[in-house]
Amino acid sequence: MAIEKEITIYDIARELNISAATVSRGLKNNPNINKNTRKKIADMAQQLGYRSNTFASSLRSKKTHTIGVIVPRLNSHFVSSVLAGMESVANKEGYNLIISQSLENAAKEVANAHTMFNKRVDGLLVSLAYDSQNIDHFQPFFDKNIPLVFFDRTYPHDDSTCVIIDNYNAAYEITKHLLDQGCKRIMHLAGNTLRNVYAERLRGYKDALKAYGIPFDENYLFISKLSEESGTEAAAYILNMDAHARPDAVFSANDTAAVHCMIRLKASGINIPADIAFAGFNNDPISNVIEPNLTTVNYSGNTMGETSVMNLINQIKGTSNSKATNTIILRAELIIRDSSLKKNSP
Amino acid sequence: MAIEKEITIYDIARELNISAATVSRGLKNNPNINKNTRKKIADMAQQLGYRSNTFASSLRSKKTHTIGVIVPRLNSHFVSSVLAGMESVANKEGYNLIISQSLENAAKEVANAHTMFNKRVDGLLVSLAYDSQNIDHFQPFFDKNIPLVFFDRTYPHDDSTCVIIDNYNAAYEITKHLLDQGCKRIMHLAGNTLRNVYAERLRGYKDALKAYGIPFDENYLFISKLSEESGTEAAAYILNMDAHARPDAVFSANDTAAVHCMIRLKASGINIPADIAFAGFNNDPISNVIEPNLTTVNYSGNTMGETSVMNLINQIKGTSNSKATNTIILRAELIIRDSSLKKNSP
DNA sequence: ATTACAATTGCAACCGATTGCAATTTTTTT
DNA sequence: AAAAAAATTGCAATCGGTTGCAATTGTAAT
Repeated sequence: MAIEKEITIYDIARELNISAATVSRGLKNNPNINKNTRKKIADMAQQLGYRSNTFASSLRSKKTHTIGVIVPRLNSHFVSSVLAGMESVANKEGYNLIISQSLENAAKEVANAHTMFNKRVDGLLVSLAYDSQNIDHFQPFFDKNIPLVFFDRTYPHDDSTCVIIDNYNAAYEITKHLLDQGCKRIMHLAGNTLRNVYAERLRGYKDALKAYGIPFDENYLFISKLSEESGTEAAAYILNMDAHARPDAVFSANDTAAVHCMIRLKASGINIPADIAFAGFNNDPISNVIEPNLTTVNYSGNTMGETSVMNLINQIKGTSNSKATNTIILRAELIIRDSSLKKNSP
Repeated sequence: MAIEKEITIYDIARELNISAATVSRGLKNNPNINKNTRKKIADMAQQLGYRSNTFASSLRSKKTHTIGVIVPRLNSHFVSSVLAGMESVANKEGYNLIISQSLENAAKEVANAHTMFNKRVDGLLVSLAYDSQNIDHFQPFFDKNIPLVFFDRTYPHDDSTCVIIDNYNAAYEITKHLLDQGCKRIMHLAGNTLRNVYAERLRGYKDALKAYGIPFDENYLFISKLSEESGTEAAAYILNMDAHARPDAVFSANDTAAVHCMIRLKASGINIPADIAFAGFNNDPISNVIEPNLTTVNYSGNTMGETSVMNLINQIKGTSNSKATNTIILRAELIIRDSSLKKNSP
């Protein structure tokens, strides 16, 4: 196995009897360089098997062509769709993704932010951890004018764009749907209201109740981490209530908690949707497996990933700046399935 | 917002009245440098807020501290667990991950391999696409002695380590379990046998049948992509068979196909497990949601990710080489749930 | 006190691409 | 044909660490 030397712009320059500067410019299609020369350079590069050395380039140009991504957890269906969308766009635009997870832990998120800063990413994409109280750890990015885009779990900030769905409206609609099914005692499984997504969903829920003249009742609010266990606990909480006080519907801020709450309730003989109707959020694969299938809100992680990274890259390139687009709201749709259809149920 | 200049080793050197070379060595704890000097350098670096410039370093040392990962798809529960495991170890060891997906498409995998090569990753972690016929596209890595570790969907190759589970044995055991339940006509939903995981699972299935004196029957083999749709199609195939010829058990090479096959069959009035017992593979979250809960094989994506990346990093550092450890087999366990328990079912 | 040897530190040449500015060539204008 | 303007191309410094080898300093042996 021959260890061949790496080809550099100097090799191309020598071969063509021109200067390395011209080759450098030619390779990036600088219009100052004659078209013919550019063609010759490209051909020779191809022929010699040249590959650009990113490090030399980054060293001089101070651009890393690397984007950092901090997500709460990698192993969720939604997050992996987002990443898939990001990856495809970033790749097409010539950027790398460095992905790290906060594991829903504020301290780890701080550490990740530091790491990203030290890796000198050109921009950062962030979805906040469950319990992050503030975004001070991103201050170095703001100070250095490194663009930062929040997606899904965002934080209001003047210097950065947020890519979200209209959580308020989606929650309002889904609650309204339950109300339209005749439900009067709708319970809400909420997440930490520090996070916009959960705060907004809660607000939409409350406002829908209000619109139907139903007072908000603390007893019908169950705040948790929305994990599988939380779902099971919520079920226990419900089963523990006086039978006549039990909710006749549950709107969960995610599908995981909804599904595991359903499983536990079903095991105790509760009929869904006849006794308790259910609605979730996210359209996870499990929502299509649970019986009855779960009514939920669908929104495309893929699109969110693509949009976020495209916006970030535009900011990096200076094509657009965040002052112009402060918030991007993506489409979300209500998917009605059997778990909430009281009227058709036996 | 002050735009401060980046601190370099030259700044540290000037401040301490020593040479940049000493600072460079001191920062990486080179034993040639006096302990006191090292301490002084470290303190000053800390004080000035120095952060090392990876590009200058990579340019000179020709090490990128970057590891490429090519996976079939990001949005699968198993894959995201693997990535989570890889990320935590890589991060701890000071390596970056560049992640890309082949989308189960051989051509895209080739493109990804090229990209990774051009990014000059120090090492590569690969799980093959559904239809990759060969691994010629990784030849440049072998030629340049860039370590390559295959995980899960592997390909036998002298120069690279494989991290897998004992698919043969797991399939053998799960088939045996079905046979022990009294099943005689066990159908197997298989994947592309180009992929070791599916070939091995098929082999385990066949051998278990043989051990019980049951001849292998082509009609009970359904090869597909193991997607949701494949599962539904498999169900249609089964429903289309003469009632008495229908399988009395199905062993699917993944949970997705198993679950969606079950859903379709249940909708047609088939009783599971009484009429047809089911077993899957992977222990996906859906396996715990489907009713009856799905018997399956559990193995830790996290561990597989951690193991793969650790092995790769050792190779990069030269601590170990692949000739020494050619294959690492991780533990897998049979999880028996109601979907396969004929004897206890009504 | 001298010499031998080890422990530290510094010199200076890289690594490969980028870029401001000057120099050269080509094209246009007069 | 000469001058002016525009289009190309090259020079050379620069980005910030890394590293072989030489130089210096410190320590131990004679």
